[in-house]
Amino acid sequence: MPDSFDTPDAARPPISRSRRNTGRTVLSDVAKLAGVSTATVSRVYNEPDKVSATVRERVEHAALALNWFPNAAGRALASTRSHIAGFIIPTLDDQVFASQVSGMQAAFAARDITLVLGCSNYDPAQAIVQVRAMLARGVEAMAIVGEAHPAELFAALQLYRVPYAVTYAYREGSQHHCIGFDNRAAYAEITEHLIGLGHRSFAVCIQPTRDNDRVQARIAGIRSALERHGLAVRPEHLLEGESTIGFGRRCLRSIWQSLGERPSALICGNDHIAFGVLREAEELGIEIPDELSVTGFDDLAIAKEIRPALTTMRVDTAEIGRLAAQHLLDALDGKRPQHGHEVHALLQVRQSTGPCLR
Amino acid sequence: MPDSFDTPDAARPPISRSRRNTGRTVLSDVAKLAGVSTATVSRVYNEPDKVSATVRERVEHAALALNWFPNAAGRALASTRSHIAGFIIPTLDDQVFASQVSGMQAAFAARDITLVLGCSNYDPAQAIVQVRAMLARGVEAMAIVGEAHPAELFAALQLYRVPYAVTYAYREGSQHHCIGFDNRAAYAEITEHLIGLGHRSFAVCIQPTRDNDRVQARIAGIRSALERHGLAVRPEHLLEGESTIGFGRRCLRSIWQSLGERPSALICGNDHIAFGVLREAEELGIEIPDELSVTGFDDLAIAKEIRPALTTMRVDTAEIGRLAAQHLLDALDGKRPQHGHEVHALLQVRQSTGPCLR
DNA sequence: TTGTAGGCGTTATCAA
DNA sequence: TTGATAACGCCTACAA
Repeated sequence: MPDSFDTPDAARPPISRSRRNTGRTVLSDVAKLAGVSTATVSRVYNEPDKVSATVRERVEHAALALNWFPNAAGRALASTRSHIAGFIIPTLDDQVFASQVSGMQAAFAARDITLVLGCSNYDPAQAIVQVRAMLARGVEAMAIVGEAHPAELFAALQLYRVPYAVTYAYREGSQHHCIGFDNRAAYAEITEHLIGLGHRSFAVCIQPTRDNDRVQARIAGIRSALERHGLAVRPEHLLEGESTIGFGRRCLRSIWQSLGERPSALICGNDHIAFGVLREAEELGIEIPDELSVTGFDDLAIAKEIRPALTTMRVDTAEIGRLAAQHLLDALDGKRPQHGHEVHALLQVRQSTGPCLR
Repeated sequence: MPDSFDTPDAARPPISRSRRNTGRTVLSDVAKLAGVSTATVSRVYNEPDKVSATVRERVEHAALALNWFPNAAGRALASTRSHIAGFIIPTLDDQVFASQVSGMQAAFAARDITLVLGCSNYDPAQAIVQVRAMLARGVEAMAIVGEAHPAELFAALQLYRVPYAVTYAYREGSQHHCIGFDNRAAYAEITEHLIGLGHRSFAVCIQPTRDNDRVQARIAGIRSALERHGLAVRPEHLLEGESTIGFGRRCLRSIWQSLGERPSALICGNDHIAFGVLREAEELGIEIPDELSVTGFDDLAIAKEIRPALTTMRVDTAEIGRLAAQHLLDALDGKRPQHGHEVHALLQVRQSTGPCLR
């Protein structure tokens, strides 16, 4: 500064008034040791090509010697890029979601983005809290399982211009970018499979429909397929409950004990429930599939091992996670926004379903 | 400032040279709208008691009106607290680890700490990379599954004074704070159970021992129990492989086909492997447990449902996650460092084990 | 290719 | 109880 008089600042003693000093090694220490400016050190890690080989080497050497690495908070603040993405799932206690996380995390990690997880426990209110927390963390992109969430949630994402994707569910005409499979079509396919075997009387044991678009779509798929053939599920044969073996057992018992016509086919919301049904059938002496055909969903590893082997559907959930990450990375790269990506659920016909012998 | 002359700063035109301006709502906007200083706004969210009720209300109102919430990066930088904890697990594709994450995440969330996950895929090199990434993120605490990691990994944690805990494995005399169960004792107990049933010839089908202290401890537990009774596992009866149904099947086939004495008891590294063994036994016409006793580990939901029901051990993995989080929170609160916390694996004796009929 | 310096959004120190 | 202001660690527009 060319001014001939001291500025007030310069007039003060060189010891600054209050220095917090965290004691950790920072970028400027590396710059000093390497004999370069802080800008150069930064470039070595962010735009390596713009630095000459010799200088780069000197800096890397200094960083190694001081055991320094860039601080993420400082980086995020200065660059307004957090290198964080978020994923909100109902729970980790279901393999179906855990593997989506797994696939997504790997894909993001390859691009140096940290995936932060939020579990909503199937509660819309918790989902909103999680989204807010992620926005506070400055997530650059978000994924969320399913689309049955408060409008407020998606509004917040749009307000802050965070690209997002809905996973696991895929629906034509959805407002959102979906990466998943068509739950409705999948259950319509299961239903058609059974109808094709001659079944006319159906029961359904499925997860709670509340706040769950996937489950609602599945039931809609069953109903639409039945309708096409002039059929329907009787109210007392549509049971909702937790996705456990125990629920499956209770379902079959109550269906078998109730008065009125017994179904010849039972569609389950997933393999766990179906396992329960098969086990209970064994104890009640119900022949599978001759007396009752049973279907699951997810194709867990044991599905093809149990006796009778379970007819079910397989979805590549890890692939869904990977594709969702890719979709979001493309969005971050400013690429054209595809509407989404549909993967397909594959029917695995095994021993638990057979012709209706009525 | 009481100086009578303009400082150089004030002399400059009011338009600063380069203003980046991210366009987002920031704390100072709230301060302006509420008619208070930035310090006061900060206090409202960090030390609410130090702010009068009226002012607090005005600030909260302004924040709501502007839809503002604190930016995590700025917060982390200024406070040198990231509100982030890290957890490194081998993989999410194993329920045993996923539920630890689940329990830990819930416990941390209650204290407003975000849990960041890292998957090592059972690779020590990846584990180190993950730890470095977490240190860069400024994790305040860390957990990691098992203690078979490069010394360098723990050294880094200590160098940066990050409190950490080892989960899933608990070992007397460990250098680290462990929250888990004693793998060695658990498998010794399984072995004693079988010895008590009269078995003298054992086979073991277990996960790869490489870089895996839990598996190594399990084998050590088996050996020590056998030794106490003057017994041992023959090398050709100790098989290592992936934890899948397929591996279990291959194991039994190869053991049954090989020459020499057949074992009367088969100890598996987990329930998946055991399921495979049971299935293959069914196909080979081997009577369980009369011809062969089989044990698993984990007590998956289906373990008690399959026929014969599987003798196995149950560990509350979600509880391990919760306890580990609590341990780390205590450390952050400066509480006395307990050495760790042992939970116990519980033997579930069912139909797949029985007296040796040789 | 390298350096200078201001700013990213918040908290913490000190003074009022 | 409240306000003014200097950090926190890094990035980046601009100048050299």
